Amino acid sequence: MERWLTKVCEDCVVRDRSLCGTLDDAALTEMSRLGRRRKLAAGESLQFEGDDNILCANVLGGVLKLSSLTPSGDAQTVGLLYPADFIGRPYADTVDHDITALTEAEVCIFARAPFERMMAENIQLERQLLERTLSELERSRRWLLFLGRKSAGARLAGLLIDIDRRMAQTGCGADLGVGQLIQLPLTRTEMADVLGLTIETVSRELGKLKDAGVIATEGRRGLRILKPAALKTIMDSE
Amino acid sequence: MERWLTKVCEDCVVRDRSLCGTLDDAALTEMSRLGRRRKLAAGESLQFEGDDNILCANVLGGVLKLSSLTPSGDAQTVGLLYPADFIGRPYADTVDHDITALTEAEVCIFARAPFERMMAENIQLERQLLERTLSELERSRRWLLFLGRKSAGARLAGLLIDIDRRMAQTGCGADLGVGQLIQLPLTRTEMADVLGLTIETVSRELGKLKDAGVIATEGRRGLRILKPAALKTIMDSE
DNA sequence: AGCGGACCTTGACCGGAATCAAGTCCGGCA
DNA sequence: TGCCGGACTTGATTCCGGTCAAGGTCCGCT
Repeated sequence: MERWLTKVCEDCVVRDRSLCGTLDDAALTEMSRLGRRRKLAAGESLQFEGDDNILCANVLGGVLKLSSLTPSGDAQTVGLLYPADFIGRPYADTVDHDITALTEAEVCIFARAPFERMMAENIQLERQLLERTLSELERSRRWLLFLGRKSAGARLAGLLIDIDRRMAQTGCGADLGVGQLIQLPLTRTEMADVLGLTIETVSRELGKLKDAGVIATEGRRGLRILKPAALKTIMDSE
Repeated sequence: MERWLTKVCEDCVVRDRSLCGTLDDAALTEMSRLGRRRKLAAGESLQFEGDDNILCANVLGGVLKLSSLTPSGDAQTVGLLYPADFIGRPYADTVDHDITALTEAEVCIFARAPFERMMAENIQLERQLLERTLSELERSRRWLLFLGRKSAGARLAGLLIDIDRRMAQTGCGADLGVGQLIQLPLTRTEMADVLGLTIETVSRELGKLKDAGVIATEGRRGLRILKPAALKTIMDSE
């Protein structure tokens, strides 16, 4: 029995890249007893802003978004979550943002209370989460700079570069290398929500990049980055 | 000797609100041995983006900003730091952002290495920092929503409300209550850098708020919020 | 294969904030 | 007290991205 439960973690695809990566065998056995895997269909939400904060999770596969609705109604995506990323905010009473699967996704869910108990007992877990949170804060601040100061074209270039990097890192299907085919995890509308733009502007800017030969598209979600350097230049411009 | 060193923390104005608030006497004595107070003149920088990451600090008094320069040259402020806030990113090699005093300020500096050692030995310190970082991440994401989706007027209203709240909380001179005189810690240019706007737009929007009787100004930095509810409505609009 | 609907692209026009350009006000200092 | 310089305000104009409005394309489903 124990053996089988451990196996749940042992064959975990994000085993060594996730928060759990630093745990020893005993702690991992305990962890696997607490975790429950769950599949999410594209568009399905794991939680909503304002919910009681009862869970934490690791992303096993797929891409999810963190988003808020403004009082006036339209959406802003404030973060994207890839495999091995951590979901949740320990110690808080309520949930800050909606979490929604952009693609088909799988997560490993922990109830918050026992997860917090695990953190108290396994100091390296808390340490890992601190490092991750600090680096997530940095990512978020870098994105602030984009939304505050950059043109539509530069923002889009930044997003494409970020997606390319994350997809390659997390083995979401993309290989490294120029001109490789990537499957975008977002629709145009979802990109617009990340970038603080409208769908029409996203479409037009994608068109410009295509015309310039910087990227090529294949169907609605297929993308090839043909001139990474040019894309980077555009990202840094304005 | 020990006695005097302890006193440094004992009479600390942010003693119970800062990261150090949870430390017991022994740990606090150790902490006070590591910490060095430093005054900063308005405009003076504590560190620059790209520097070797050698320090952490607590803000004792004044207001500081966290900012980056875009490759194309103009500034974006990605965070404001008030008394009791923590400065720095443990475990990182390089500094992510410039840190500059907006007003005359005082900080309590720790060398990063011994600070990290303190965290390893005092688990509640790490726990505190984790909670603070999680809530800072949330603040940053909320701000993303503003920069992505809100009009100039709504952004400015949001900033004024935020400043009002923080100044009251941290006892930077402001009292609670409608119509109280607040000294703005930022110039128009600095506000523009926070809001992702130009100085002219900030000035015009301030003018509109004044004309509407929502706020009153007194000299360049004096501000009274006359209609907090109206200001909140403007913040939530658009 | 053909249909239907959601998703995406493209075009015309509009509006809010940026830019460019004078002034004006405050605050320090002689 | 008067002058100087930087910070701020105000006005005219421009332009990027939003809005409104048609189409077009992909893709799943029968």
